[in-house]
Amino acid sequence: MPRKRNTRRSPDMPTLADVARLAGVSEITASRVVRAQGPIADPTRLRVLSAIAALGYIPNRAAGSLASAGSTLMSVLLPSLSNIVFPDVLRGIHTALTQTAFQPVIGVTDYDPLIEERILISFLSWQPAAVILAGLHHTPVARRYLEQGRFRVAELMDIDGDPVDIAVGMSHRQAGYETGRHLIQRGYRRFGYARHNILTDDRASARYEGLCTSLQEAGLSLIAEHRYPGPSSTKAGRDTLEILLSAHSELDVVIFPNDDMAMGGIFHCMYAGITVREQLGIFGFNGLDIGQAMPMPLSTILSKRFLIGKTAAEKLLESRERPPEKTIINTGFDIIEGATA
Amino acid sequence: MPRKRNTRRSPDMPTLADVARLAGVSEITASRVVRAQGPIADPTRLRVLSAIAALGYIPNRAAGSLASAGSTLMSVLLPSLSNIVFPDVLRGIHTALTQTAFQPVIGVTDYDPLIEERILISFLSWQPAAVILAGLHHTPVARRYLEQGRFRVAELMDIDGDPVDIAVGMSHRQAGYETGRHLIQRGYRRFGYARHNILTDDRASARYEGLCTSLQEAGLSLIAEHRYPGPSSTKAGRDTLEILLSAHSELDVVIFPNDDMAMGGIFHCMYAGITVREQLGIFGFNGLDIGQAMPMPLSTILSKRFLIGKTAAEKLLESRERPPEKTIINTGFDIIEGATA
DNA sequence: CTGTTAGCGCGTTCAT
DNA sequence: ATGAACGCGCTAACAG
Repeated sequence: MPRKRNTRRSPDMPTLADVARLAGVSEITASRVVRAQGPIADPTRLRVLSAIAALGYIPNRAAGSLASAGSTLMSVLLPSLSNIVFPDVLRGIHTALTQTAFQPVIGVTDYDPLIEERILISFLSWQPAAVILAGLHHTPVARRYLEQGRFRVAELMDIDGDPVDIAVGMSHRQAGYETGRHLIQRGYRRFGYARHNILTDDRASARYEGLCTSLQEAGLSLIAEHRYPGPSSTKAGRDTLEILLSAHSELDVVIFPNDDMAMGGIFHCMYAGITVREQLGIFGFNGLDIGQAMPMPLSTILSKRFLIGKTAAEKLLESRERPPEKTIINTGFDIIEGATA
Repeated sequence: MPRKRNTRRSPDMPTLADVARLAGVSEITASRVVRAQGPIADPTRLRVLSAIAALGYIPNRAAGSLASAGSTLMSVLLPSLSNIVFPDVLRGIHTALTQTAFQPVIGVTDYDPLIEERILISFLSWQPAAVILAGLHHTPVARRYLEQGRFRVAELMDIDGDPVDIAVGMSHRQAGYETGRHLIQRGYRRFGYARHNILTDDRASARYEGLCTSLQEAGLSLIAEHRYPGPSSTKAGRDTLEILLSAHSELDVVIFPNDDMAMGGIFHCMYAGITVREQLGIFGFNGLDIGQAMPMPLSTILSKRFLIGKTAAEKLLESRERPPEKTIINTGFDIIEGATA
């Protein structure tokens, strides 16, 4: 006895069979029209298209996915959405995916590799066409899934390491190094460093290490650093600078892990009557618009977040199969001289 | 002759049948264990779980979706990711969905109802359990799909209107109105208004109208307004204030559509040597952290973005079926007195 | 250029 | 507490 139609769906949601019937063609022909694939005679296509319009047909992607063992989803795993960096990356991804059939599915890992692993596995159950992650460090389990899967993989932000498939980003180590060189050249000698408590922000750590290296090479070292006991924020930057200066008034420049915190540093200087650049240099990272809109533009490094996201998504779409050799794309960075250091 | 196994999948991606075979149970029993549904004897469950672990089994959600005519996806359609407001909403949604089986799928509409309609239709092909959108204005076609669909719907940010199912947000009209009342009470009389070119930002328009109403009631009106010929940004705010003041130096307060632009206004004042609050009041909207971390905290209205997203997602999960009557949740707003107006 | 056939992997239904 | 059978809606493969 025929089972009754699944009760959970709308009573008369049309299927491809309905479209085919109305258009007087076979299902597969209708399917080909929907997917714009294969050769279809113009009159046939038009009949199918008008049947689709007449019925208000919406394809069922679950069925399509199942039949074709693939989907048009792109899994995107980001550490955070509070840090504007990642929405920027996401915008880039979105821009590349607009006008394609692909859709991003977002997961947020809170900078935790174990959460990343968990979300990755759950995303893989949708048979994504590609996976985008931040950074090159993943759990061994995650790394294994990434390597064995039949999907493209892009690892974003960082390029200092060995990617699974594609890496798009910049060398944060080098950015930190160049920061040090730049500030030394500008005459600064007594360096302070502000940090936050996101210990798994590998990029921030890499920049820190790069900076230390350049200081060492110049016979210098960090005089002081303070790790704010909370996540990055403008207020964190402001409070951290106050603490640093109260113990080390001799500092002539303080480097922040990002522009948000650096802005906080500037606000502290405004509050405390410290002349920025002359009395104290302030240096950030990211090159956010707001920092550049200040009367004294923030001295910082421009990271190309949008470009990273866009490039990665474009690259992933180039070929459905993972090529034999890995790709590393360096989007580079620019030092913004600014007026604060 | 049996067709060969789909060539696109990994050579030996285990299926539920493999798990069942290894555990010595039927597929449906294994399925019940995977979904933690129905009564299963403890020893049976353990055997299945260890088979899952041994094989590294990952469920195929496309198949599950197809069989059950439903998915664990939640479609989220946001106007923008550049405006920090929406990442904040997204964080709220994410927070509510963590520890549930649901996953958000993000689409970005660029404040364009037609793009919203297009993305909505494409999302519906995944049979989402719920759809989240911004605002109450959609195309007639989109509205029809939303009303007829077998999924929950939440419309966020605004509550001035008639929702399809659930609305979570605040009254922007009232926020604009209260802004006017507040500033009048503080003694301001000569009002200027800065705008941006996102004409379909209905919330900004509603605040503008509310403000005008309160001015009218006090026998006042806007002396000047300027629409910046580009999207909202800090620089847009800075440039807009400069233009406003060059033509209307008599203004004693300028209201901005958001904190980003208001910060730009403050930067212009810093640059031009204008004493904020005494010579010119500056008022924003959103209550971003950065504005509150300034030496003179920005006077603004705190919108509760995170709460809106979280509340909406939680509400959507309460029942899979759309209840007979609509729900409107007012998350309210707070006036932050600040030091700039 | 179009059609026939045969599943994709899972969950619902109903039976035991 | 567990299982058998069927089909969800679509597309790959091959034939014509």
